[in-house]
Amino acid sequence: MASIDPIFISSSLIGWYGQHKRALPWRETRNAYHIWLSEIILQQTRVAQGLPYYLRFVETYPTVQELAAAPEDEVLRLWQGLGYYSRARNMHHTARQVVQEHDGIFPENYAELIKLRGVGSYTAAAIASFAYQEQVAVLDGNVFRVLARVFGVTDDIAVPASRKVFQTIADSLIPADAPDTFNQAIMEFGAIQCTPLMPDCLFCPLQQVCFAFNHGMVQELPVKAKAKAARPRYFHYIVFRHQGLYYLRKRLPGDIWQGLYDFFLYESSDKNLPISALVQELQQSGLDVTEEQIQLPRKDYKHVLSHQKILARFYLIELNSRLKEEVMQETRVAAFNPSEIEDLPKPVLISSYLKDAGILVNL
DNA sequence: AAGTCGGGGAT
DNA sequence: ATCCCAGACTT
Repeated sequence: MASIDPIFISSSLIGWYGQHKRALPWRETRNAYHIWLSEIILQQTRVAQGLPYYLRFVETYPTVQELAAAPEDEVLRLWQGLGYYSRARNMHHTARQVVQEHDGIFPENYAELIKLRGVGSYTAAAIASFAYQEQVAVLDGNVFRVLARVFGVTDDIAVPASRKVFQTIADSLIPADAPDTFNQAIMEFGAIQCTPLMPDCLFCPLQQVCFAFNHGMVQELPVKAKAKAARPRYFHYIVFRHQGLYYLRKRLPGDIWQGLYDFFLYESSDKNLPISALVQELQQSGLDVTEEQIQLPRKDYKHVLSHQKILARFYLIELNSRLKEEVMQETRVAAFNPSEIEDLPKPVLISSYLKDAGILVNL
């Protein structure tokens, strides 16, 4: 398996990279803060999706001190739409830690970088190699795929134990004189040439040595266990409105969208919930609501996440008076005008509703 | 080792 | 529909 000359592989990838690499802003800097920012943003995120966020974050927070000084809601708002919001919270935490405990200087090697919250093995290797030219091989989805195909590795890449097989190969390939370029090259190669579907084997510089190509196994590699089906959830959002104010609440730990804002929520185990049953549930929550007050939803919203598919309905309730303080405490909602709502970090589902309902003009 | 955490783009 | 993306963290 490891009978292929590692120099041929690495030099081929680096040569290919010189010809095909995209011009990306985080490749033009050795600023560890900017490189760290880009790597957090790009976790499980395509370059095309992450790029505008990177530009926004660098512009809004040019230094780690400015990110550290920002309120969490503001950071989450800037992150809105990128998903996996723990990345933003961890990033914010790490910015504050770097400022307070490291005098604003990022750690300069893999062993120290990986101690930072939100920085795992991939990100530590990426920063260490890109910012400091440390010889540590990155392992991401692209690298798994390239190595599985070229070396014919059949271990399931979804299983954590398979990692060491790939790490051993990657470590054998990364050259001491260009660890950063090699890491960039193999990831870019996976993203552009050795793609999941329809890789461009015809013009591949590794065609002659590629196990998958020579054994007709390009479609079979890498091996990856299928994800289990997403579980359905049924959300019934109650949108209380009174004199142009809307009642929203910040989501708590233990579920999706922690730290983001949505409305009072009743979740049912069944897809369909009669309006009478919904009213009963609301009354049990201490909300003095009648069926007549409720404006029925105009449409259903389907919102698909990796492990959940959410069916959401939004019921607007025009209140005759403000929600009582006691009820607000109990339901943890607070009143906001549209301008304030615009500035709150919200799940895409909520933003979609706010736009459809004409509550927010912007997205 | 398995489960959880988003959203979007390509096919 | 299905796959997967410059993964990390918790249980």
